[in-house]
This record gives sequence, C-alpha cells and structure tokens, in this order.
Amino acid sequence: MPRPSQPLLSRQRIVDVALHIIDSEGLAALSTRRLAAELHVRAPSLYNHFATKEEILDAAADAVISTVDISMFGPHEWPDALREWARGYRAALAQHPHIVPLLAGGPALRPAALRLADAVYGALVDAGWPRGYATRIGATMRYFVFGSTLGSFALGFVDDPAVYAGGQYPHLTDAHRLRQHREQVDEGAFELGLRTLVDGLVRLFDEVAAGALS
Amino acid sequence: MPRPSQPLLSRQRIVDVALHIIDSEGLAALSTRRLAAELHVRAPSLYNHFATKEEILDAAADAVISTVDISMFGPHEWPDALREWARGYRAALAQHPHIVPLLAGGPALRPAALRLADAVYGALVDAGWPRGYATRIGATMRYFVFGSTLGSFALGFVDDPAVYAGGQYPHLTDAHRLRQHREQVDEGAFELGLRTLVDGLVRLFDEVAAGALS
DNA sequence: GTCTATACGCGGATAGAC
DNA sequence: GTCTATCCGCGTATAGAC
Repeated sequence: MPRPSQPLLSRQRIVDVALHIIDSEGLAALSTRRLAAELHVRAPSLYNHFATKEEILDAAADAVISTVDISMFGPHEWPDALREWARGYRAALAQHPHIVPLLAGGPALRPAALRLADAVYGALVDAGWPRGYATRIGATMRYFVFGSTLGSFALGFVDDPAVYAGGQYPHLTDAHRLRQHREQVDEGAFELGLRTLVDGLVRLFDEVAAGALS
Repeated sequence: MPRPSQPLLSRQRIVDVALHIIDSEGLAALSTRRLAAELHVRAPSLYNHFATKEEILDAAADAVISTVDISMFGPHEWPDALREWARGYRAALAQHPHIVPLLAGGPALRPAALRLADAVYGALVDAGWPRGYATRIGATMRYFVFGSTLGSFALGFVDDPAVYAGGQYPHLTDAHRLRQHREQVDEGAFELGLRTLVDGLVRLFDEVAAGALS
C-alpha cells in the first residue's frame, strides 16, 4: 500500500475509537491489535502517535473529564453550583463507567482534570471557605461521585430469586428485583446522598463563618 | 516429583498469597505464573483448586469483605452503627486498595458481601426506615466508602511545585503539598462527608417518621 | 515520517503423563 | 494433585517499504 497522502490516524481518532471500545466492551477488551483493527490499521502504527498504550488510556481518560461542565462555578451560589456540577460529573462518568478506575488515580498531569480541580477548589475558596475545608469538600464530593459511577448498586445483585431465598439472607428476599429498577435505585441513591451532603455543608458553612470551627 | 501425601496447595493459601501480591504490587502484577512461583508450584497446579483466575480474584475479594465488622448492627442505634460500620468498612478496603475496583461489581454471589448487605439493609428496615429509603441509604453509604478507598485524593496530585505553577491553575499553587498531608486530607475528607451524611439522614428520618415524605 | 512485516517474551488456559 | 509441554493472543520493539 502506498503512503497515504492524508494520515489514516490521528491522536483524536485513536482516542475516540479507544473510548468506544472501552464503553461497549470494557477495559479488558482494549488491546492495541483490536484498536488498530477498528481503525483499519496494524497495531504498531499506533506507536507513531502514542509512545505506549498507557498514554492512549491517559488521553482517553482526560477526554472524558474534559466533557464535565464547570461553567456554573462563578455565576451560581456555591451550593447550587456544587449540586449542578456533581450531577454533570456523575452523568459524564456514567457514560464511560469502565474508565472510572483509571480516573481514580487523580488529576496527576492531565490538563482537563487539573482545570476541574482548580475550578472547584477556587470556587469554594472564593465563596469564603477556609482552604482546609475547601480541600476536604472537594475530596468528599469526588469520593461520592466516583463511588456512584464505579459500579451500579442495583446491578450488583443478580436477577434470580433463588439466590437470595433459603433464609441465609433474610432481608434480601426482594434483592433480585433491584436490577429491574436500576435507574430509580442508582439515581435515587445519588440524589439522596447529594442533597444530604450539600445541605449539611450549608449548615457547616454557617458554623464556620460564625467562627465556631475556623 | 511424587504426588505429595499432603497437598501443597489449598484455596486458603492461594487466596492469601494472591492478596499479598495484589496489595504489594497491584492487580496487574498478579499472574498465574507469578502466583504459582510464590507458592513454589507451577501455574497449572492452581487450576486444581480454581477453575479460572477470575475465581481466585473473586475469592480474594470476598476474603476482604469478610473482614468488615458488622456486629454493631443491632446493639447500637442505627446512626451510631452506620458511622462505626462505615469507618471499619473504609479501613478494611484501605488495606487492600488495589482490589476495590473488583469489589465495585457488587455482592453478586459472594457470601460475605451478601451477609454485609443483609446486615445493613436489615438494620435500617428494623429501625423503621421504609424499604425504599433503606435501599438508597445502603447504596449511598457504599458509594461514599468505595469512592474514598478507590484512590487517595491527596496522592492524585504530584509532588512537584513546577507542575502547578505558571498561572494555568491559579488556585492549585499549593497542590504539590497535598501528598505530604495525605492522611489528614483523605481521612479528614472521609470524616467530613461521613458526619455530614449521617447527620443529614437523622434529620431525614424525623421527616419521614412524621409522615411528610413517606 | 507514516505504515507494514515480523519477532520476542509473557499472559491464561488445556491435555496428558505420573 | 502436580508436573511437562503446548496453544493462542497480548503489548512492545525494530527494520524497512514508500
């Protein structure tokens, strides 16, 4: 085959297709050969654009983070902004659940992740939170969002009544029905926790502002 | 080598050594050959005790869950029990952070995970929570504990001031110091979130009991 | 400077001897 | 119940075509 006048590959295309494979078949399904095949190319060609497979995964991870809206920080009051941001964050990760364990490593050197961390921390500090609190609040929100997207609670149970019958687990007799109400359960749990958390932070802010805990 | 009168391997020993490898070198370091070598055995011997490597990982995952104390449900009031359980849950997972992504799949058919789910859900229902709330509260707590152990917030940033200087991330100028305060940051964030969550649930319980939201 | 062809070492897993 | 031998697919590296 002659050298194509237009490159067949680009970092963008490689990342897009890699994310597609990960989303539809999981992290384990992404091999360089499989990725190359999807791009109608041989595996070694990928190494002209990325030094390692890990670099490809890193770029895919940051591409997901870059879709998280952070524009509500500034315009909105911090409790509203925090809620809105958390919902969007969760929605973005929920579209790519298989890549969440990779994102768990933190921002490290990835630009979009650093922009996100900067926006959240900055908004809290600008709103009057002491720096130590702003850090811990950012971490807490991150814990909650990541936990809620790492795996579905409802899908953690199997759809077979027999498994939970037999009296071994006396309170789980209806657990096999969780899968059928997946969205209600998972989103409901996230909303319950999110409202509880942010409401509690609003109360804590008043205490801190009053000097009781600063 | 003659067939030994005493088996060289057992499910217990295999699981113990597998966990040790995962804890010290990560999930990726666990190969059947590596595991077998540590047990002074060849890789195929493992298949006399487990059908697949996945089964070994499953057993290791449940072994971790089996160390989580659930004895506080019953004796204690539900808010105290919930806090105490969450702290122990987090501590248990924090000892084996590399296996958390595997546990994220939920209880499925693993006995210890099902006992845990049964205990938490049962305690909440017995305390008077409507079933729908009990489910969502269990899920919310799980989200939070898993998120807090999936990855350290503090270790998500690098220890190099130059990375966060340059004005690109104006609020992260001290982010390189997070690593040095890892425990304060991570545990502080967990405690902040845990107290906020459970305090909020106590308030919600009163509303629900009053019939406002049932 | 982008892609192809090819090779290496290691991964999980199986078959069959003892 | 453990061994040896073996299979296939993986990520990676290099040489060379164009």
